[in-house]
Amino acid sequence: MSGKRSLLRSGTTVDQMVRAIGDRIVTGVLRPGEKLDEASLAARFDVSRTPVREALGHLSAMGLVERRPNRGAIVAVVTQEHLASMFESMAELEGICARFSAERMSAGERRALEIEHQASARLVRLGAEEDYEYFNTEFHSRLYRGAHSTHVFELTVMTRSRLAPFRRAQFRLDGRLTKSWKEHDAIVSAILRGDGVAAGAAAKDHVSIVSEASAVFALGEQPKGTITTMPVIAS
Amino acid sequence: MSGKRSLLRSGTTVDQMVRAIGDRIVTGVLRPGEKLDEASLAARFDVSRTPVREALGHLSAMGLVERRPNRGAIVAVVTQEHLASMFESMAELEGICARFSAERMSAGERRALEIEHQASARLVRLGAEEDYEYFNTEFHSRLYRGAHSTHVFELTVMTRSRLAPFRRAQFRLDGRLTKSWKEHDAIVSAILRGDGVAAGAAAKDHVSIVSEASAVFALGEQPKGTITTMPVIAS
DNA sequence: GGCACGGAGATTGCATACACTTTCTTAGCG
DNA sequence: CGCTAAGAAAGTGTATGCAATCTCCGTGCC
Repeated sequence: MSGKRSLLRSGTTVDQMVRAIGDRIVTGVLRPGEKLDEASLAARFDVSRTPVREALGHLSAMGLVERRPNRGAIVAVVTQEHLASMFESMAELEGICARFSAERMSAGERRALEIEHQASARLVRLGAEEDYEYFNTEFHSRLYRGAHSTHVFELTVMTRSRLAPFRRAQFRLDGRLTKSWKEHDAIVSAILRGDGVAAGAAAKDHVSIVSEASAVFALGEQPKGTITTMPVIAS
Repeated sequence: MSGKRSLLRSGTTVDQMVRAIGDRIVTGVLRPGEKLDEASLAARFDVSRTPVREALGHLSAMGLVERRPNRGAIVAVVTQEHLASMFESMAELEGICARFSAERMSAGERRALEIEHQASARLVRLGAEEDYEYFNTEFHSRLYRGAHSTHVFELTVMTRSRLAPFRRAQFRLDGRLTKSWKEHDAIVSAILRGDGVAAGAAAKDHVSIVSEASAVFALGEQPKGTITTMPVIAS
């Protein structure tokens, strides 16, 4: 289909493959349990099997695909237990980030956080889910960076990306947007007054709430059933 | 040198490479910043470049090596900040594991933890560092498993393995063995009485103490200087 | 009728070959 | 004498080919 490369962003071929395949998994085009045949993928993207293999290795390390020796790769199948433990971890990690942020953010970082957060209030009033989602992602990223701990940052980002496939829907529900903003507000004010414990607790609760909503929805079971593509969650 | 394969444990060739190269990094044979030339490694282990490349990919994902596009791979250079953040993360993660363990361990797990912990007291009296180290590792692993959270388990094990190269020395110092056991004791008793918060705090402190001792030692700087091979820490 | 065995097809794993990028060297110029 | 630039050498990135393994289906035996 897509003839040449360079439809995708630049970078080495394997990076493009990682993004391409990863996106398809995250967006649900490739569904859990689906077989990932090297030759087919190579043909599909018009490259040889070598970069495909390497990309599958990366994706396997990211936890998006599962590799059985001599038996090929499949899109990672996530059990309900594992999913729950990932959300749980996410809550803990966000709690840590918020706590550290409260203790360590520079004056500039605090100001930026506050300003952006207040600006997003307008989006809530307008009910602009898409735009709010963008701010939401940025908001959480600020917390991760604000923790000033590279390894915590890595763990958190990694976990978030592994959860991405399941952070859909549950959005556009009742007043989720407003609730989300209020929860953010509690985190922000705790950070601004330097109360690490309160910030951590608020962030943990915030994620936990999202988790429950998502988890209930995400998979009644592990059906071949369609996971329809829906907008990403407003955590 | 080593003629055929199968000098190492079985598994695919790339797994052997991952173990072989990883061990050399962890044990300090390959030092931080050292160039990892694919051709040389391939010749050294008598395989082609393909599995070497894949192994380097895995090691890169594990954080043991660093890969620059078109510029080869080097043994990961860890800055003092990054090292500190890893120890910090480790403390948080162990705290989480201990807290969860206190809340979730089965009766059998609690019993086993208690028994093994008491048994290790004998090793402390004898001053058997090597044997105590084994029990110590097992003790911590019990905490990780006892959390009953696969993802927390993964994050913790991953972080521990990345810290492995730096968890040497600081051992055989004064009464570290005794102190370690007492700290373990605080964790165990908190878990046994189901006090998650206390268990978490105790575990966090325990790791933090180790961290400080190790960090001070680990690298005065990032010198080409020898990181002599020494026994692993008694965390 | 069910189960074990065996062979063909398909697919992964590894090796080799080629192309492109980087880097070191060296020659030319200011 | 120093600096720039061109070219060669080294090394990574990708493609292709071959060997080994697994899957699957059909046949024979119990």
